[in-house]
Amino acid sequence: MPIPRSFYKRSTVLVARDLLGAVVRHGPLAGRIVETEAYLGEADEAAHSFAGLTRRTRVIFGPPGHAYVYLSYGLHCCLNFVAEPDGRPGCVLIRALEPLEGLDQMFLRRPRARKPRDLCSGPGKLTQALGVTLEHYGADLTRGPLTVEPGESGGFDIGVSTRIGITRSAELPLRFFIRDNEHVSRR
DNA sequence: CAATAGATCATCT
DNA sequence: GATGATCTATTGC
Repeated sequence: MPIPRSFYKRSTVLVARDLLGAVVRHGPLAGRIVETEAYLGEADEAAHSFAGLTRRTRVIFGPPGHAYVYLSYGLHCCLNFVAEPDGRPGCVLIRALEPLEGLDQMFLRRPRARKPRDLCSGPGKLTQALGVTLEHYGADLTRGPLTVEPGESGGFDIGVSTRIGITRSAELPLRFFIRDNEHVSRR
């Protein structure tokens, strides 16, 4: 059973932290979330939604529990989950997964990968490994084909740091990751 | 191992 | 016409 929409209808920071350990599934492909970043609606200049409501950011202002996918640097898709109640902006960037199921197919999608660690240890890598594209923009995470399932909660320490790869609002501690997990990006 | 350059395009001004 | 919430190969130590 996918995680219910009520899970996402909370503050973006809580959703980002609590997503650690949950499982992202796309058909036979699945991975455990080990690293996330929160992008807030207000007072966060790094968030795409900071620019206001546009065609690209419209889903971020919509109901929670949907996918926000965007193209990064013209090459990579990045996967986010929309949080906060309907009408309020906020989303969580999925930065890294621990591959669980369908490793064979992931290796086929990522020919350069040598080890399992190379498959999903970055926001652009995991979308390529899972086959997530711009077509998943707005997809309902409670229904599929892209879903999020509860994982084994607890049993790990949560680390907090500043976010990676941004210039504005760079000092905010909005990156969450599972401590000592080797699939976290930029180890 | 660290630093750097190049690829490449949807979106917004 | 400018701008990236990135990845990879390559260079140089």
